[in-house]
Amino acid sequence: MSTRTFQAPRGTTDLLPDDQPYWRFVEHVATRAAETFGYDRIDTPTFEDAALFVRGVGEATDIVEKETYTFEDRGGDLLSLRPEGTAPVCRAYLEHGMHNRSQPVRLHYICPMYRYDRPQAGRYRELHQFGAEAIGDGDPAVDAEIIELGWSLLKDAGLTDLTLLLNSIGDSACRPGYIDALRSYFESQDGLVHEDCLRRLESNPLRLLDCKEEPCQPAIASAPRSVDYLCADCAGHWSALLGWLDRLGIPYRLDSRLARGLDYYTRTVFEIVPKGGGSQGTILGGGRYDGLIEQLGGSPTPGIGFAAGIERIILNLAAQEVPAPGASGTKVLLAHVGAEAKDAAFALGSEMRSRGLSAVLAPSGRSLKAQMRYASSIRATHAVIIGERELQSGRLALRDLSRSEQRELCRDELLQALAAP
RNA sequence: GUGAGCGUGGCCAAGUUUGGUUAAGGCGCCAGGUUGUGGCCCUGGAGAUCGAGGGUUCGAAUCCCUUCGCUCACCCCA
Repeated sequence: MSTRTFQAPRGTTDLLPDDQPYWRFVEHVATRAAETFGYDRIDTPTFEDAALFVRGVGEATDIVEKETYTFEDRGGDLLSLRPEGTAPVCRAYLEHGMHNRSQPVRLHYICPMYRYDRPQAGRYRELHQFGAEAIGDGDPAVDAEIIELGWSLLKDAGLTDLTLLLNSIGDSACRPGYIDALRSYFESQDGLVHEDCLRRLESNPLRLLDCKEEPCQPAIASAPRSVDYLCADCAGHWSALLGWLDRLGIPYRLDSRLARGLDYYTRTVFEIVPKGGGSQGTILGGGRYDGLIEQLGGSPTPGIGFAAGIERIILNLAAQEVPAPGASGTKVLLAHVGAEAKDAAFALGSEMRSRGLSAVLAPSGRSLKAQMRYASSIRATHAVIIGERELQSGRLALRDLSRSEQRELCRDELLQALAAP
């Protein structure tokens, strides 16, 4: 009789015990950075009304068009597993009347996202993002603040050789003019033969700038730049932002091709990429979304935020050979020889745990040597040895495994010694 | 959605071009290395119907077909 076996669904991954140190570390660093900047934590549901993302992210975006996990529940509601974090946070902002709080409202989250696309290096169907959003303040200093938060959290994580890419794509006042200019420019280019690009020329000229095909490069290189078409308000915002960033000492590279694939972005857009580049290079990306809250039924409210891919941060940490922080703390292995000793060890372990000590009973039926090997393999810091001798004398052997020192203590002394590090 | 590469014990993997006795090796696991003690070292052991199905052949991990899975890249994004 053959039984089928199972494996994790495509694009998902198990985070095994050995993977955990990196994850704990990155989560800790990100959370601490957010708190330092005054961004409170928010958690939103894993799934939302499917229409939220259609309205918020944009119907024609790849994310909504072909990457959401959308399903009908038993009651007939159309739901989507959340593909990104900004729209849900804005929904919560509106739903809970956060516009009545003092503005801006600063929030951060760290949670899984779901996108149905073909997995590859640094790309997953279930991915984890840390995100931060500042809603309710259009001041360019907030743009700088949010960029500083993203920048410093990656620094704190230990990443080096990062590049901040920056651009402004204008707002509803000036972007149409720019797009017209872009379109007529590309229409005048004979060198532009790439098929996808011709199609994008109609649907989304902004993203044409992102094309990597060789034949398109000359035309793209000398294409009109959005920053040259900004209206007065956007231009003022843009130059103020650059001023703040200079003030912060954060280096940036202007990238007139940076467009980003979500429809809600206005004005400031940015990405942080590692030195090596790579195809899945972006480890953090975001921008301003001054129209989004209104799009979701609120009154006009500015906002800005970013999301960082935890998997990509860890991928780069590993690539840069940043060591994962090791676990610390006392961990006691209880070794026992004989049935009576096992009894005592079992009870002692329970007592230790109730006092907050990490205690593990050694596997039964093994030689003391094997039990001590086991202690090493589970990275125990201490071993308590109970055998006939100890049962008779009432004094237990406590071995410090890192120092290879051993002493004999009575039960209370032993508990005391372990409790005080 | 498109293209390429790869699937051998828990993990890494030789062998596949030139089909042929019991399918290397390493890590890990378990057990020993004397009398109750770890991390290193030494020895031994367990563990694989070579992704699955079919075909060719006296004989296939090795050749052919099908299928599933994984990876990488395009695209897009974190």
